[in-house]
Amino acid sequence: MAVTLKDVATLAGVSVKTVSNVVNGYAFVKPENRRRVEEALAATGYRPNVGARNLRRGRTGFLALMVPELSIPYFGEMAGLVITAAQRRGWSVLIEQTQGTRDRERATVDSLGPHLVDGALVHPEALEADDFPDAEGKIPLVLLGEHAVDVALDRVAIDNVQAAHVAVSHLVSLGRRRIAAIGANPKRGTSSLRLAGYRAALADAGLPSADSLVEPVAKYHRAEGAAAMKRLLAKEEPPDAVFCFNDLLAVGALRSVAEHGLRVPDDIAIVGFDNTEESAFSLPALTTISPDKVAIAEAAIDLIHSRLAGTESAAPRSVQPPFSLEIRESTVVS
Amino acid sequence: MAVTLKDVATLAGVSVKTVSNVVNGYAFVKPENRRRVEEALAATGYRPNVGARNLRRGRTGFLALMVPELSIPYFGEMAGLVITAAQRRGWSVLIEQTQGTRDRERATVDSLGPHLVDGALVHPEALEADDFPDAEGKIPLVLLGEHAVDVALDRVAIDNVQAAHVAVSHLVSLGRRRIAAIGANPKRGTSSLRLAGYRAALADAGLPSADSLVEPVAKYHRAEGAAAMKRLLAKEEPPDAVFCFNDLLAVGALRSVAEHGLRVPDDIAIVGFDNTEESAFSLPALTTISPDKVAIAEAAIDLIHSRLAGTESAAPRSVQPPFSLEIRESTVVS
DNA sequence: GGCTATTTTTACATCGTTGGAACAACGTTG
DNA sequence: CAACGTTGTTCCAACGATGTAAAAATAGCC
Repeated sequence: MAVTLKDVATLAGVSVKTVSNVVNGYAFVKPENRRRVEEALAATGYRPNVGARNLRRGRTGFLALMVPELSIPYFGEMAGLVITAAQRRGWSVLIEQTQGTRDRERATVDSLGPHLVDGALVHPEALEADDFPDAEGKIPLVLLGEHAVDVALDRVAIDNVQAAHVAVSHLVSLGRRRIAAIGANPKRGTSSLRLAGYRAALADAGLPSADSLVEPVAKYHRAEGAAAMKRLLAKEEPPDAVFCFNDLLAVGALRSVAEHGLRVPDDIAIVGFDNTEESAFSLPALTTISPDKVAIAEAAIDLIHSRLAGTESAAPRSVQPPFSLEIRESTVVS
Repeated sequence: MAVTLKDVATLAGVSVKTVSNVVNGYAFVKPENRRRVEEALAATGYRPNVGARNLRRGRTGFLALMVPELSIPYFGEMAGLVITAAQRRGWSVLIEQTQGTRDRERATVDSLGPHLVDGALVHPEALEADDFPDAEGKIPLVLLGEHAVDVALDRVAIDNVQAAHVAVSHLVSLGRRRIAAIGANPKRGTSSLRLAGYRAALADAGLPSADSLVEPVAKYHRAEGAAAMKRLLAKEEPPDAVFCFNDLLAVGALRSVAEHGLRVPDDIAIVGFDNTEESAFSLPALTTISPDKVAIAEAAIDLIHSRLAGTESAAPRSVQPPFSLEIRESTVVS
């Protein structure tokens, strides 16, 4: 059986509360007793029962992170950074996967009671505003990622419109004129910001906004990117550049271009989004939007932290970490 | 404040225990009362306090998964599958990252008390046998992945020696004669099984086992694979094939071969290991060993489950899920 | 109706911990 | 030396749930 405070107390010959006081660093404990307790602690290898402690304190020591799929590199990388950032604040992270379906996202957000976790970072894909439970008696939530959900919650995301604008403007500056987009998802709000940035950049460059060059996808997976690229290449006037809404789509696109016998960037330039590690090693390496992922993870954890520490109802805050354009071989010949 | 059993009981006009009985599906509850309780449950939106329940039951409802880094695709994919498998048994998964350092691995394994989690799946990289705490009073541990650690614990891993043998034999069957290996790590036991399989396959083919073609790496990252490949290409007699101990190394190797102006598979054939999603989309797509990841995840969860259900000390079991060789463009021209 | 047998409900203790109040020991002070 | 403020310790209740056992309600039978 596990060692409890009581066992330690018996061994040290003091009360349970005194041991508790030592464990929790309470100042007024006689040195003699402190020493005895510490010896007993060491001898027994005592470890606090987190559940019981939190039952008493009303905290759980856990945070939840909700993502569509961990197997998507961006989420794997983000999860890793979130875990690291949370650890510094003493939190362990619990990961929930939703596959990006609205039902499972709703079920997850719903189930996040204050008993289970102290707070949650949610990366919704299909969630609508009224899927969120009333803030009443709920734990702090932080929204991550691109989303146009109109709900009063803290959020952390780079400026997706601006980032997409930068990406597309880069293609424009290289002289590309028929610039396609892969990743729009008209049914969901998810990709609307990147799409808006894409359109704005075309408009700013005086290029026609050709909806025939906007390819929707069901999921942000490599295979979807490849399929979308195939459709673009089959058109009468194929594009001379493609802005993909994430790196996976771009990797898929690269493959379709190669299979079609064309060259990147000579025939078609490609820009991705996320700067996943993979994108630096693809052949050719991807030019991509690089969000400051460390900053995102830390900002999210900080928001939860201050929400728990601070007053009940401060206004929702929105943090926009920086991003940059990582220029690589898929747009510029090295 | 959160709703407790007491609140529900008051509303339904019965005792706390009766509500508990309804919640837990106890048979002998008068239909009338059951109905009233269920209405009260619905009306209040009651959710059990997991911490309190587990305090009483002596279970936590959590499993830990220890991996080096989530940003490594193999671990991201595995973590996703483990979470899914655990969910079916009612467990939430807590992820700990160690960066593959022995200190952090030891600290993590050490901290996994029975209060925090019911069991743990650990994927060690540098851990030695005596780093494991005595089984005494400990939670069930399951070892995952390649490891030669000699400790009496349940484990789940494909037959790494055999898998490596299959990979290398495939290269032999294509007529390759100077077959290199990237990923050996002499300091750690981690890669010794794959190395053994590689050597055995060479021996079986009657090829000399050339240690000069065995390239060690510090981490299983793309950049390390690229660097190792560069070293191989700089040799007087470069290899005509390379067996990489994971897909990331292989992806890195692909890049170095390309930068060196050689072609895959014409000049150099490459085989990876893990069949990460990325490997199907690299250019060229990687031939790779494909472990049955779903089977690994489920076997691991099942082991924990039966260990908790069963008698205290059954002999450690070892499960070897199947694997296959996925043949793609990096070894065979399509 | 009275008695037993069965079903249903309740009160109580308990899991391991911590907050708060009560209490004991202590050196100071008037 | 009695009263006092400090300091250190203990006792008790509580967090929310469930197991146990006893109490209550109901049914069945002579």
